[in-house]
Amino acid sequence: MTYPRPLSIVEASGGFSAVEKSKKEQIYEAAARLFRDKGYQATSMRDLAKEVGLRASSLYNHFPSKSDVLREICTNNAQRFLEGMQEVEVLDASATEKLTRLIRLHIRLSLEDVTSVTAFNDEWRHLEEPHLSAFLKLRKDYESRFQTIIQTGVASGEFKPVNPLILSYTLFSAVRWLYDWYKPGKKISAAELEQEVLGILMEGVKL
Amino acid sequence: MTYPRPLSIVEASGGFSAVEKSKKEQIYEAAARLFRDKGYQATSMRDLAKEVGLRASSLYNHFPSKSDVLREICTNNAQRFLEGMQEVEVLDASATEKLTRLIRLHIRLSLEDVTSVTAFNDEWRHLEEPHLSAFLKLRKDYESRFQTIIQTGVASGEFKPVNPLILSYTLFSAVRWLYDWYKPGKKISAAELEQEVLGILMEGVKL
DNA sequence: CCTACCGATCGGTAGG
DNA sequence: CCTACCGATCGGTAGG
Repeated sequence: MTYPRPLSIVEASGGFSAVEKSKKEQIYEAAARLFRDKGYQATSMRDLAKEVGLRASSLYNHFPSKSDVLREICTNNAQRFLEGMQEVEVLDASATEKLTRLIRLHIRLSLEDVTSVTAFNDEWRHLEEPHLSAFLKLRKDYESRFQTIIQTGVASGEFKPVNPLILSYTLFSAVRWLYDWYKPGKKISAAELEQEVLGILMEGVKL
Repeated sequence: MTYPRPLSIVEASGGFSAVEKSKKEQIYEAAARLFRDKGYQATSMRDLAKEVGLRASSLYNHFPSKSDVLREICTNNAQRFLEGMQEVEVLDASATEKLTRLIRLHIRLSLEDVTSVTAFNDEWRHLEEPHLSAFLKLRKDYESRFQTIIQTGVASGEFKPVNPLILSYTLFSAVRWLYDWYKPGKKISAAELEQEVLGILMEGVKL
């Protein structure tokens, strides 16, 4: 018997209704969870297989290799951020408005898919070449575009004369705790969270 | 022949002048570097041994196990942060002054020992019990004391009515990019960096 | 501090 | 999708 080639998540979910998840999607989600909790290297294909009720060897009908699972997680999330950036860039809006939307984007994407954003953020260094270089290029592109928006705001006098590079990294990091923390007894709503974080970063702490 | 029991870094460096480093210190520093670059799991004892010009088995004359190397890195850094906290707490100063000093502490400790702070921040989850629980207890203690200072500032009207938990995590994270970035062509001085980051967090971005 | 070695586990393949 | 299996590598020990 022959088995079909692995499909991408997008292809695979195309033929199903929203409620049922393909085996490939189940593997993808279990992998994101395990990579977040234990790290990529500490997650074995046997761990992953057990999580979805298969034997390790059967995983290879869905993904060509372990590193390809990671690659798909990283690429998908890079795309999500880049699409959000694109939507913000085309707006006819002030730099303040754009930066606000970008911070909201980071918060929203993080809360929407906590596990996969964490894996994307922390485990990309285990990508193999040439995928590592391709990923870093996407990231660099995103960072540059982010910094351009900051620069515009500084030039127009909307922002303080900050170093765009430092500000961008500070903002990226400032929402990175969300996926470590925002999972169990979340006593606070996404909207409140956005309001708090935006307030801190845009207006500062001091009264 | 017998070999002496492993000494802690503090003991080991006591008998030497400042310039020469004990083998144990060399192993410790190489481990911090490898853990940061490749991660704990991806670093083998053979990698580590090669880095200091030994065979893997010889490492066990200095550390009882691989996980003990990580434990020492994590514990040492937790101590550094807790000592800094202690110094800030005993000050007769405003909450603004204390929070400023804490942010400076994070920046200074990060720049002082970039690799070991990174390993401490990113690899602690690979600690084995009971050391994992002990570490998390230290961290929880630090976080609580940090949040208490914020709460005091909110109560006294120095700070905006922020959620202390959210603010503390935002501040912790906001300086976490330093060790990923601040190593090679650092075109900016530590003092400038402090000024920029403090400005962003205390006064906000908007002019 | 080394050589030699151990059992366990890894990612992945063959073959059906 | 499974069983069976491979070579490589792992953390760690024995013994000197």
